[in-house]
Amino acid sequence: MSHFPFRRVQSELAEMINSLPAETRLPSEPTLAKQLGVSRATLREAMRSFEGQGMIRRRQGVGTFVVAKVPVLDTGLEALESIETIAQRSGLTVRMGELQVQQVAADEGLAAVLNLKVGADLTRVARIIFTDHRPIAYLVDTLPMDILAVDELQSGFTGSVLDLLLRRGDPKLIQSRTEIKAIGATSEVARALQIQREDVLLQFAAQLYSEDSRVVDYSISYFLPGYFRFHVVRRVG
Amino acid sequence: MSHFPFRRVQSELAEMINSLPAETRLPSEPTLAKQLGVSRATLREAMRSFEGQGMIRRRQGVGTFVVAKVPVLDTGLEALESIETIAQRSGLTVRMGELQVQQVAADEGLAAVLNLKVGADLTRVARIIFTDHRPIAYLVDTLPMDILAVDELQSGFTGSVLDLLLRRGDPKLIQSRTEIKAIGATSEVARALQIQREDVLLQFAAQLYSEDSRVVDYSISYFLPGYFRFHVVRRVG
DNA sequence: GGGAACAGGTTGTCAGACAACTATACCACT
DNA sequence: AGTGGTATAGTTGTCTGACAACCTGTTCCC
Repeated sequence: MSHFPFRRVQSELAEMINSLPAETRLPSEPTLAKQLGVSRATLREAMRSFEGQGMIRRRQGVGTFVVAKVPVLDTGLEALESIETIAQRSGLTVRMGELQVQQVAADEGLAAVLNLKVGADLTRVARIIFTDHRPIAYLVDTLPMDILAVDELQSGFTGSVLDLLLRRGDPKLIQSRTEIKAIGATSEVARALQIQREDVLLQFAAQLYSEDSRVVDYSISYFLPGYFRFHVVRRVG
Repeated sequence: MSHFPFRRVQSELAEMINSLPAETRLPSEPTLAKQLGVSRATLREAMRSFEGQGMIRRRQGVGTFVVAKVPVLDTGLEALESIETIAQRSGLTVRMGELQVQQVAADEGLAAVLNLKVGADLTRVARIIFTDHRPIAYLVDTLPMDILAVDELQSGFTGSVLDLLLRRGDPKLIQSRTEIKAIGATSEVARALQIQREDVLLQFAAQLYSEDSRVVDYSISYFLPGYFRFHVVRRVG
């Protein structure tokens, strides 16, 4: 995470905005900038990004007002980022639930997506993402043991397998191929997300590729509707 | 729409960014600001909003780069193509159901996404896509009347609004921005797709942009699970 | 060949000034 | 007393200029 003042201000300001009721008028820009310890120009850059996300409404001569309170993660899908990173950028406070880490043997399905032999040793990492004590996403990563061993997760692991791999830089990641589905929740997922079986979920199933084209992670993410907005730009041929 | 320089620069810059290949390095901020006729500070505010959307990657001392935002998809989401083409690509023989064409007045929601005044005249085109006598997708396009008039659809229309616009070439289409959701079917959609209310559906809500940055079509597509596979390639920043 | 220093160029931030806009207070008129 | 017009204070929107921090490429020295 960058050390620039902008990043700090962006997240502090997002927290402030999210903590205020709709229609609250924020302090003036010069006042806010002083309070947050940055120049007004840097503050304005942060304001622009929140304005673009629909979190605030700004009126010249009047002031800046908090818009809506629906906490939503809004992101394009083109850049590969962890949900935690996206949440932080959006100023949404999320909390990792307790990790469930297991060693499993690859069945046919997992063997196929990870290009391994049936029976190969895998590390399976599952976790829930909460906001306001409410589970909003359930993430399950399954990786070859040589990429990530079970005991590797005991030392200060922060919860995001993708962030860990990106930070580690070995193997170097290049892209993921993500399949998008709408599903009804299975019992495992329903239990994790505290919803009913067959409730509607958006599911991403992603194969994460390293630079030498190896599949290093098979990640299934389940998202509760209303908390995430994902978009893609599609071009005319 | 505001008359502030920021808004103009934001849209001009977005066009520029969208027209460039991935990894292209943009001109320096001072150069760009001069070219676009604004101060560097205003340019930076626009840059911030694009950075937040994942459209650009900025590196201090290096420059600003276009992020690959064209998802290279197996099933046609990379390129803007009609659902009919995508269905064929997926190996499905599909049939168009009967068109439902109406003239409607823009409510606040439609006025907002189409950048029109509330009450503006719109053409609404709804149709179902069948395979093996089974409805598998329900598509609703809503367009400004001057883009597509109701009586324009009587002469040899094939069923796909997008194909019609592409073939016609006026206005010239450039891209769509598509938001992806999992929803439970509303009664209208459930009726069209012959499923239960609240059954799981994948929904794409797309704003279709012409070359001059006008939203020329708002298209909502509902997909029954199991008949389509949509992929997106997400790249490491 | 490798490392250090330097130059040139870029983004990141700051400070200050002024333009454009809005809300409120005050005054004059009916 | 009520209404309309104007002035003032305060706000966001934009511009300008300067400097910090960072990055890349080149040159020089060991």
